[in-house]
Amino acid sequence: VARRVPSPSEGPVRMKDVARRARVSTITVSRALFQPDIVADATRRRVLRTVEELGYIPNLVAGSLSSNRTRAIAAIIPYIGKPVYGRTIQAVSDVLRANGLHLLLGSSGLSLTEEASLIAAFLAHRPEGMLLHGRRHTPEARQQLLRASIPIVETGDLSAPPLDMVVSYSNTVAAKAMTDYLLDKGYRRIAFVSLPVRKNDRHLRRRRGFLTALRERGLAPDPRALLEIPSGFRHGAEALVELLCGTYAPDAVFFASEYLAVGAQMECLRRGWSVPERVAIAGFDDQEEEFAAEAVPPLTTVRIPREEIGRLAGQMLVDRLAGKPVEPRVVNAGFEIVARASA
Amino acid sequence: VARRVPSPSEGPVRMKDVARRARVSTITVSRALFQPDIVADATRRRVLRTVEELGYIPNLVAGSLSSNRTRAIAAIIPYIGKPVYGRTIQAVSDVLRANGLHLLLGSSGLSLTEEASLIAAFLAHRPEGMLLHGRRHTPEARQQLLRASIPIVETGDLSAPPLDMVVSYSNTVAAKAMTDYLLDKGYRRIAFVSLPVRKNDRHLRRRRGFLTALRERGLAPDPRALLEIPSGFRHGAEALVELLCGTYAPDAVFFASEYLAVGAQMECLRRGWSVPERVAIAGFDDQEEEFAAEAVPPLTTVRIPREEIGRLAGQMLVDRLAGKPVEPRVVNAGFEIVARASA
DNA sequence: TTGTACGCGTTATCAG
DNA sequence: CTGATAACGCGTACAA
Repeated sequence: VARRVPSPSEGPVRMKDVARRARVSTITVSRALFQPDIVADATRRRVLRTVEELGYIPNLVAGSLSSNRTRAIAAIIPYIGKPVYGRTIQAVSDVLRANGLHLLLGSSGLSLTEEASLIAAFLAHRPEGMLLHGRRHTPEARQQLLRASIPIVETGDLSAPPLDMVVSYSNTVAAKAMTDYLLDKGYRRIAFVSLPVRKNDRHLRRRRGFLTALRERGLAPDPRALLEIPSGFRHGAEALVELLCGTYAPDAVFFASEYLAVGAQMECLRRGWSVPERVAIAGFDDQEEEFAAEAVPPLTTVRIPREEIGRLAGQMLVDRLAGKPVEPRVVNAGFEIVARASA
Repeated sequence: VARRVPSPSEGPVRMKDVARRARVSTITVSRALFQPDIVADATRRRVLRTVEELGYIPNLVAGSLSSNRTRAIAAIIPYIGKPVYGRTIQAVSDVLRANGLHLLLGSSGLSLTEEASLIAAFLAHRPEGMLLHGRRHTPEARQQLLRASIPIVETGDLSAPPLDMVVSYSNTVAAKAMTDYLLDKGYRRIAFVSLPVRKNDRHLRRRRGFLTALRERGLAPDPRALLEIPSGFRHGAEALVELLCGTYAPDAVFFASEYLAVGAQMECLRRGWSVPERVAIAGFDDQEEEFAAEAVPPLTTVRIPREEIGRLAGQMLVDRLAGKPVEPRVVNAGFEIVARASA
């Protein structure tokens, strides 16, 4: 029983239509498009001309079902609009595109349950690989991911063994390096300002790095030197005032995010506090390429190679899909202490 | 009855496996999952329990082929990592997600041919709707889009009739409004700094708005007052110095992008030039929520409701897919002159 | 070099 | 409320 009454002139063009018009079989059309080498020159030209004439666009849905290859990679990041994640995904997207793969993108808002829900939804599309930000996932999500037996790349931190592959940097090591830098510069009363560490793994690890650096030098961390604040320029500014007007009176403040640091710098400009004389300021991560570099004064910060992380992550997926062995499965993209005028 | 306990080596679970185990047909499994209302309580519970047990994840590729519904929306934006686009796409993503749709995302880098190539590639996935940034597309792309007969939303500018639907703001009107604001404030020697207008339609339209405002007041635009520079804080800073040290000596500078304006402000801080006394500075678009607000001094700028644009665009696609009539097809999301201290 | 037969996993249709 | 059957449009395997 016919489901539809398709008239030849209506609806989307199918491979069958091209085949009929070019007087070949559908498989020849398929080959002319995707394995042109194995089709005779004249045939290929005739088929491709017909494809042009009819404006045929292959149906990847049908092709995927048949070949069991979807050419799709799923990615889930916390926020699409934040440059930290967006820049990484842009690089991933570029690598995938160059390799004929397409990007299915979703955002979790840093919620593990939302991530799990998205993972299930995306797996229904049968992606050939998956990219996740962060190392924490619900048990259900983990199980579904492993069961899918597709290559998976996690990003965000190097601290735990990966589901499959990881490309990232170590928040702890990077924060320790910055603290060492400040200590080497002679600062001794260093405060550390982060987002609430209970809710933010990365900031927790950065704080750990900070504390480790202090301990290694025999410096006891003062509770007054550890602040947890909400996100935003304004809160960075307020935190700085609170610290400088408080009893701890630090000579340097290490902010676990660049936005907070720049907010603090703006406050210094408003109040006429000189940086780094009155207080040195250091940040973490270049959210925008020129953001820290053009601040007044230019901000000393930890640069995380976001684009490089995305490129590596994308390439690892691509290589695995090509059957190449990918070693190591844990890739450290590193970081860089960018010493500028603020500290 | 044979009980099969799935082991990872047995490959993906199919609907058939669930059906066998639950002693129903595949169609009943399908209904239990997607039309639970029309299945008997006991049956539905039994099926869903089996789904859980086997960790079954429906195959949307097969479902799409059969039902001719992919649940996918394709979107192409210039850059994923830039907040202007990222914030819009985040909002789109949220709306789609809430409606069971998935996002296929690509970036064109502002190249029309790359956009056209991506459009063709994405159409192969048979998306149910398409979202494009910008109003210019190659003839081939236009033809393929129209032939696909799917709802299309364009964003970026309101100037031309849309392929299908548009949600945006008017660059010309917004820039004119800001210029009027500056004129009302008493500034008369206003310079306009943009990216190269040949390569950037939006900046071209903003400049038109600027010039229109001047003309309406009988002011003749001075060629020295129109600068075109590359992107980046640094170039905004250099442009400001060039203008103030040149022969035109403006009393106000309107930058066609916020980044340029903030770069100029930073230069003023470095040189000790007071804003707005020495020179007033105005920007265009809040790229980051707090960016302009926390600058020193706070930046007067045009706010474009990026999230709202994304929400509206997503909702228009959703409504059309639901068969609802969407009127009007041209939606003006408007803008807001945010008057702060810099001008 | 090209073609035939079949199956991919699901849903639409219609019968029970 | 449930099921048998036939598509959906293409690629794989094998044949010619």
